[in-house]
Amino acid sequence: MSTLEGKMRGMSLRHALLGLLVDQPASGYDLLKRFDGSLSAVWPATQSQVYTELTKLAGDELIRVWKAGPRGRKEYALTDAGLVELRRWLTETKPTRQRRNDVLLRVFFLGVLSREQGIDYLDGLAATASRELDGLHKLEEETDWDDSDLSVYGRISLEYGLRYTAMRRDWAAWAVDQLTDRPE
Amino acid sequence: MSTLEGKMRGMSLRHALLGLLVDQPASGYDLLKRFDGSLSAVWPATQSQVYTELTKLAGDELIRVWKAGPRGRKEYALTDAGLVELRRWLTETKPTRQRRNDVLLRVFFLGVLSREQGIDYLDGLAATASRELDGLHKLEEETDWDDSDLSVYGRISLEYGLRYTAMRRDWAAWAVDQLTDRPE
DNA sequence: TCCGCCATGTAAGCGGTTACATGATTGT
DNA sequence: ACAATCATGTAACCGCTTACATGGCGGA
Repeated sequence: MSTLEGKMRGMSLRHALLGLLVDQPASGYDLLKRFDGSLSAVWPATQSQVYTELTKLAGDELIRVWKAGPRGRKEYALTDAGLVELRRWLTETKPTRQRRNDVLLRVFFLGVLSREQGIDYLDGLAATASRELDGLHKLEEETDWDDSDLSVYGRISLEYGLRYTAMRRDWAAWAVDQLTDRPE
Repeated sequence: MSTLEGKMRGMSLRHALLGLLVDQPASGYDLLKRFDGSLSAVWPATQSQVYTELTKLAGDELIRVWKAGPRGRKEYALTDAGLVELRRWLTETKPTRQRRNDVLLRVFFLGVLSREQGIDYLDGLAATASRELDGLHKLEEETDWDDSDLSVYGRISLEYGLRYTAMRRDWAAWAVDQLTDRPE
């Protein structure tokens, strides 16, 4: 097998996959649906990427083929080494500082446009965030929250989304206000 | 020259460079310092990247060499086409939904660790955000805000940082609270 | 003279996106 | 029979990161 040492900077897709395999074995196809669902808000991944990474993970013996099914289906299960690696990632690697925000980059250069256009842009941001917030509130109501780990930490993640989105809405509205008061 | 049509999905580095060249001509070296400074919080870029992109931008005639200096220094200036492209990006392209948050991805899988370790992680996040917020407040105080575009929109960007960071701090503290109340 | 800064460029590798390609199985 | 879904894999391209490489100029 390959050394497993070496670079390994971000590599969070690996750990997302490992995390999803903790509870039960799953195929690439199964995992993909998880990425299209709840996880897409936090760590999107494409079909191509998932299958490629699963093969690499199996090569590194962090997961292994547990069961084969019809249509070439391969169910992967986490290995002991895989769980160790997941725990290592959670405890020993520090999160990479969140960067690269093209919304804010535009704000930086809004002076190139007219004051009115600048206000339009920020108004649009507020409206988008507002709509997004409605969706999250609906999601919160419609979900049955229990005491399972998934539920507890899922609820905490959702709360982040709620606060983050509300913050963006309020900030954009505040910015519009700042620009409206002031002469061109 | 090249077509300038075709893909062009994100490409925000281009527009960051165009934006920085609006006010005055600058060399790659000058621009790099801007990326290391105020812009690094919003759109980081490396030396390698900046020089490569400047060459491409010149090839597309969105910028042009304005003046040569000692040590092979090349000062670039925005062309009319460059300004048009910047405006187009600001008004006609919609921001890409902000995704991929490895902090939150970890939260998703915190159930793999003990309750205590989970609390430690979230406590760490709160502490980091708190420290970051101090820095931003200091920056706000130390800056002279006037009525220029750069100042107005710079202030709006900073406000985003302040609200975003405070939100993360409060959310993490709230999450710790949620976990502390509840049995393992 | 020599150190530090100014200044630019190239190459390798990686993760992510898009597109292409193929085929088996199930339900109607 | 046929469509929808299940299921996997590969190739090309792009932007970003890291590292390597080179050299001119100014001041102590």
